[in-house]
Amino acid sequence: MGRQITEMLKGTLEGIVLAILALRPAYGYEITAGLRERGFADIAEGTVYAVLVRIEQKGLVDVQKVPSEKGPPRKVYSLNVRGKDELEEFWRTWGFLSERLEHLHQGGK
Amino acid sequence: MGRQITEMLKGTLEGIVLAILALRPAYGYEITAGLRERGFADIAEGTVYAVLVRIEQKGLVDVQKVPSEKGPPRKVYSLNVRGKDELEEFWRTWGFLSERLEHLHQGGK
DNA sequence: ACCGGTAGATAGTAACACTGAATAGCCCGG
DNA sequence: CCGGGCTATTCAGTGTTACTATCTACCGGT
Repeated sequence: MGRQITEMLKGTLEGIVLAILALRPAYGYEITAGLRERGFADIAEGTVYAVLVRIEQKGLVDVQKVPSEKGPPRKVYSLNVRGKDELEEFWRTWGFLSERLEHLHQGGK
Repeated sequence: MGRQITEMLKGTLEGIVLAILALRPAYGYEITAGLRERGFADIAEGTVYAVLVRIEQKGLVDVQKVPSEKGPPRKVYSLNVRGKDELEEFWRTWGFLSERLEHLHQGGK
């Protein structure tokens, strides 16, 4: 899309993935598809997997390997308690930033 | 504040500074003060100067050195045409992301 | 002579998303 | 039976960004 959205996604993409996982557990390929459905059309697959590795290492998700009918086994990620806390914190931080930017957009001071 | 807001500011801080400059020309120290007034209490001065160097190199601002009554000379930045275009693009990108996140926050799919 | 407020610059670090490619399993058509 | 296409994951290398910490510089007051 452009370098602006790329930079904006830093700090939000992880939250977006957590929010998707909050709806229901999912595996990487599925999450990528979900992102495309939700308008994030050009987020590379590799990027999503990198996020998943990160949130797993942070202990925000539980992981379960599930055999697939078609293709290699899936790694199904589900949000755990720490992940839910992190997601709440994400929404708070987003709200903070969003509110201040809204002010700036409408007339500044 | 926390690492979350730090990461979210990547990609938005530059836009925020451009938005402040759109209100009226300003110099670094003044911009930092403006950020604090607007709730961005813990953005380091060094960070702001780095942004200013960047937007100057990108050619988004015009710069004028003005002697100060108190202290070393000020570098006054004013948004030029390219800067205004960039700012508009920033608001578009922000709107895009903001809208999608709003959807996710309210019920997801 | 010193300190606090004003004003700007910079080197080094860590986090993050992207690119591009590799690997691997499975199914179907020719 | 074999090669292309879909599913699914992984990884090395790159560039951008904000933060920390520190340094320089000018001025006024004590």
